[in-house]
Amino acid sequence: MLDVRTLCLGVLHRGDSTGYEIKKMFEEGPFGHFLEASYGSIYPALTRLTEEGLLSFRDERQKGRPDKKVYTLTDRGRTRFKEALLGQPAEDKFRSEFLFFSLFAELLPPGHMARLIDRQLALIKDKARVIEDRQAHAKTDGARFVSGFGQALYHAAIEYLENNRTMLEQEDSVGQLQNAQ
Amino acid sequence: MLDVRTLCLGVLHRGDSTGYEIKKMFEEGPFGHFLEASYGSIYPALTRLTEEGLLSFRDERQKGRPDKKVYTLTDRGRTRFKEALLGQPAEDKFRSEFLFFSLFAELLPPGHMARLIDRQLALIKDKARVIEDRQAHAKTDGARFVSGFGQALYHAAIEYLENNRTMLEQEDSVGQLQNAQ
DNA sequence: GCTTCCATGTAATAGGTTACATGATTTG
DNA sequence: CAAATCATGTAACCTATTACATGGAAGC
Repeated sequence: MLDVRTLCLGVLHRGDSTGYEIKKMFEEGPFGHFLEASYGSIYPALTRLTEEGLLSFRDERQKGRPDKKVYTLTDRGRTRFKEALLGQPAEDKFRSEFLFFSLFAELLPPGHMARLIDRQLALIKDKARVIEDRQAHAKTDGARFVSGFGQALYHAAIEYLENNRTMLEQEDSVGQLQNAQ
Repeated sequence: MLDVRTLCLGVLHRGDSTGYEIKKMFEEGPFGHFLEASYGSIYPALTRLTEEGLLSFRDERQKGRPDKKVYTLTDRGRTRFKEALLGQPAEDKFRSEFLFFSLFAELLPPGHMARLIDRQLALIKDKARVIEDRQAHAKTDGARFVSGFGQALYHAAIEYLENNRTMLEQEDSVGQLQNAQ
């Protein structure tokens, strides 16, 4: 339901920004880990929103850096965004190829599943660290709520993986013994 | 990385199935809640996999029900699937418009956020119930691990929402007082 | 010297979703 | 009587990802 254009309106509601910075917000910023958007979708979105009169922009020159276009919400853009917030959010979607692989753990060569779990844990712990940083800087209750939610889920995932990984690893005890040397 | 065709190979690795049943497995079955596929992608995938010699099928007539095509993995299909499992799973993706709305809770009309949270809780509790059923019937360690993981995350989400919802609701105390009557 | 960061943008492609078409039967 | 279930399939559409193009500066 929320397309990239609406997401951009939301980002810009929190303050002026460039296309490049918007992308960063979906990677590590306040929108990180629960939404995504690529440059290939953000830049065209900003252009079209400007054509529709929902955004305006100013060019900013920088020393030693490329020029940037700083976008601002217009009054109409602000109104449009609030209208979008009156609709219902789409259901959450979670896609995990890791869990798919887990279902077929017994088909994998010895030790492979253990490596996948190690990688999975590393990825999640990394995200958990980023989000902890974010929570420290959160300015609004909304931002605190969202990063707190992320933390709660990540910690639950880490705990589960660490406590239950043997369920998937026991089949390849050979590989494990080798690793233990 | 895993396209619908590979997912179908995986489903059929656990036993013969029809396109219709495969879709159900992504809704409530063992693949539910962490992968998705629509009829519009499953049926063409099965056709193409058959053309490639990775699947075969038999027609089954039923009384009072439409005929169905029951697909089976061929040896080559089985091999191909195991090869696919040697690659790396893509990173997990989580998309939540609910969290996006939460970030802008203070822009919503009084009581609206409370309703969104109620709905969110209802949705998650529903999924948690489905998954508990599934765990009871899980035959393999992989299946138990996956449904256990789902349960752990859902319970963490429910707990967090119930314990922290006031962070988002306190702004519209008027709406809350009205609801309390 | 190589890689990464900053910064914007386009074009081709691929992939899947949505909607449509059909129809008998069971359930509410 | 209406709606949901079972069952397969097609076609139009859309959206977004990927890769490409460009280029200076700073860090390793």
